[in-house]
Amino acid sequence: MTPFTDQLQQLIAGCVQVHCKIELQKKLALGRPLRIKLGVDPTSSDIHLGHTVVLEKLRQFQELGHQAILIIGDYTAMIGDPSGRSVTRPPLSHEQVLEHAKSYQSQAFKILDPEKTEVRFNSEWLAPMRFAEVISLNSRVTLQQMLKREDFRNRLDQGHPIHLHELQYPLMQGWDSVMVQSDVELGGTDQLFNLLVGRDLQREEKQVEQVVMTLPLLVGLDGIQKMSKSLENFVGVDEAPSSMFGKLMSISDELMESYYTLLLGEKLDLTMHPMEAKKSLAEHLVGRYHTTQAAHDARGEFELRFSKRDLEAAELPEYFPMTNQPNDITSLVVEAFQQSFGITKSRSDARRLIEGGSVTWSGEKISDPKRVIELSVGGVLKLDRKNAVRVK
RNA sequence: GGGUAGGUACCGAAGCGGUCAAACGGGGUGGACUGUAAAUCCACUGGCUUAGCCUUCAAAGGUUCGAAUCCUUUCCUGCCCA
Repeated sequence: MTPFTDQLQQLIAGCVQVHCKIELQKKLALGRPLRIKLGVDPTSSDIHLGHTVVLEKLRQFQELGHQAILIIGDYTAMIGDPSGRSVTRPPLSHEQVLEHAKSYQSQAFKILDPEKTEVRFNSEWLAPMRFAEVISLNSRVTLQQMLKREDFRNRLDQGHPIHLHELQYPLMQGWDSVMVQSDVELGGTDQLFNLLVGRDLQREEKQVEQVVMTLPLLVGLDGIQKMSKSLENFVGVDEAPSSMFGKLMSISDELMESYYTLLLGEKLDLTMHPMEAKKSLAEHLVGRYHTTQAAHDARGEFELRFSKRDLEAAELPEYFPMTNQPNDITSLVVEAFQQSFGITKSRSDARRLIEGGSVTWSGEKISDPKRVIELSVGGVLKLDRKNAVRVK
C-alpha cells in the first residue's frame, strides 16, 4: 500500500470538510484496508456527473487498496432525503426503486471497480426493524439538533410543511454506517448533517466513529441549482456522446470553471478561448464515459452541426414518415418528434414551433402550420433548436 | 380538539358572479444576435377539426340564464391556542 502520509494528501484533496483529519490519519496508519461507505438513493434511474464527483473520490480510495462499500438506499429512497430540499419528496414505491437500483449499479460501475466493491441494499437491515428499535433510534437525536439544519429552518420560517418521516432520514442513513461498520463515509456538502449522525450512532454502538468527508456539489446545467435529475439540469453518465457533448457546450462560462476543477481536477486555462476550453472539457468527459473515438466524433459532429450549421452533412436521426404524403407540416412535425425522439408534442406545440420560425424543410423555413409538403427521402426536417431528422 | 388564514396554470402570485384559458413576475420554448456562453430585444407558453369549439382554478354536489368567484360536504396545508 501507498505510504499513509501520501495517501492522506491525495485523499483529502478536493474535499470541503474532513471530520477529522487526525482521525483519518490514525486510521490510515493502521495499514489495513479501510471500509469506505458511499450511499446513493435510487430516486431516479440515472447517475449523473454530480454523482461522479463523490464516486471518483471513492474510486481513489479503492485504487489505494481500501474497501469501497456502495450502499444502494432502496429503503431510504422511499422516504426521500430532505437535505437541501424546500419541499417533501414525492413517495416512490419499492418496485420503482428497485428498478432504478439496477441501472444505478451498472452506471456506478462505469467508475468503480465492480470486483472490489461491496454493494449493499439498506433494506437488508432497515426493512426488518421493529417499531421499538426505531423508537430507540429516535431517542438518540433531539428535535433541536434536527432543526438546526438550514433546510428545515428555512421551511419552518417560510411556513412550509416538514413531515415527520423526513426527520427519520438522517437516522436511517446513520444506521447504515453502524451496520456496515464504516471507517469513512463520503458525501456531498449537503450531506454533512446526515453523515455526522452516523458518527453519533456509531459512538453509541461502541464502534469507532467514521471519518466524514464532504465534497463540493456540482452545479447543474442551469448554473444555479445543484445537478439533479428532477431539476432536469443534469448530464447522465449513460447518455449518448452527442447529447453529453451538446449539454456540456451549453453551460455558462462561469460554470465551466467549476466543472474543470470538480470533474477534471484541473484548473481552467484562462488564456484559452472559452469555447475551445468548453469543447475540450466536453471531449474529455465524453471520452471518460464512452471512448476517445466517440468523444472525437461527437466533437466533429457538433462542429459540423452547430458551428457550421451544416445540417445536410450532419448525422441525424432517421425519420420514416408513416402518414400519407403529402401532408401538412404540423402533422409531420408531431410524428417526427414522436418517432425519432420519443417526444410527444401536442399539435399546438408543433404549431408554435412552426409559427415561431423554427421548422425548416430542406433548408426552407416553413412558417405556415397548414402548409402541405411532400417529404422526399434524404431531405432534412429541422424541428427545433437542437433536433432535426433526415427523412428515410 | 378550538380559533384563524389558505388551496388558482411548471413555480410564485392576482382575480372574489359575466368582458377569465384566467393579470403580473420567474422559469421554459422559439426567433434575432452568437461561441448551443453571457447580456439584450421580440414572440409564444391547456387542448383541438382554431373567425370557433372543448377541458381546467383541491374534490364532489348545489344555487344561478351564467361560477375560479356564492352555498354545502369532503380532502389537504400554514399560523395561534390546547
